[in-house]
Amino acid sequence: MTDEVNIGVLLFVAYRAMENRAFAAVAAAGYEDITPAQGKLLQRVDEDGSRLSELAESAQVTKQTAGYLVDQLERGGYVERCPDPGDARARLVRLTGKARDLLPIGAAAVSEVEAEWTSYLGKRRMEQLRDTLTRLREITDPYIDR
Amino acid sequence: MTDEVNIGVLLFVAYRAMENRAFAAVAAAGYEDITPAQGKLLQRVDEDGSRLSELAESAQVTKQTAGYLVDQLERGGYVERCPDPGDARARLVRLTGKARDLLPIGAAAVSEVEAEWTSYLGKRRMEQLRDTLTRLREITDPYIDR
DNA sequence: GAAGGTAGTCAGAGATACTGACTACTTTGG
DNA sequence: CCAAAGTAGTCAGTATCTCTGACTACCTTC
Repeated sequence: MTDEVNIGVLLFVAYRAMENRAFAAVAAAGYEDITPAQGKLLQRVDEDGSRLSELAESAQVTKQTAGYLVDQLERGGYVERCPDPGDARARLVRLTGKARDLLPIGAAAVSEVEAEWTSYLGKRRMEQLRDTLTRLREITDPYIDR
Repeated sequence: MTDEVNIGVLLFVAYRAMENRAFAAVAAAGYEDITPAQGKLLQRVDEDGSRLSELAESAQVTKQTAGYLVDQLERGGYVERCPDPGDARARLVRLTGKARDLLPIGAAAVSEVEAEWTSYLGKRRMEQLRDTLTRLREITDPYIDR
């Protein structure tokens, strides 16, 4: 675990910086009741609605955890649960207008941070970084989908 | 927050893969009572002992949280608290023999994962990755120290 | 239409992290 | 030398996130 500068730590530091900026931007825009875990789930809700199990698998949490987070998002008015017309066991989690206002704010913050990184590293290095991480994902991500 | 393949997500996926492997190795070696948060703190304990406040700052948690985690590590026999000879307000958190056995196991797992990544990406790309992340750290890490 | 699988919830628990208030000790400035 | 201010750490209380296990309701298949 210790290794002069463990590459895991380096990955984490950059990741955390990105996440902090995105959440700060969302909070600054007045959406202060969104927590990181809720945000992660919210990003994964499909345009046409998602099932709880899909969200759970995609976010790599249990159905119970996903249900808990969706409860909170529902209370905050970011999603609603509708019956799934095709399967009476399931319910579809759908984005509300409030969520559709919020998501671009986070996305803009991410783009801003990426632009800063590109400016610091240079365009070529930034592209290499993205490319390398994308390749790495092939052997590190059990859920290549989104 | 959404951006085809957000670089934050890519960073996180690789980081999580590394962390999971390290903790799996530690647990497989029989240290099953160590949690990720405890592990993060444990890695930061200095050879000569660390103060709680130092650990808290380094791990970016409050003193209270650090104290709680050190309590658990102490109960598990991984660290001990001794009086600080230089300052009677403080106490030094020191690694025990058990922790000194454990830490190399985690480090070995990290090295193994790095070797796999190098083999998959090629030596040149792996070095570029480390180098780029190290540069990035200069603008993303408020605590460049360890 | 019975058997087994899938979607989701309920109940209970533990880990992680926070804020605020406090004690004990050290350092500093008059 | 001592009062004021600062630092180290703890205690109490709370919120968040996540889990396991057990359950109901519904669907699919033979």
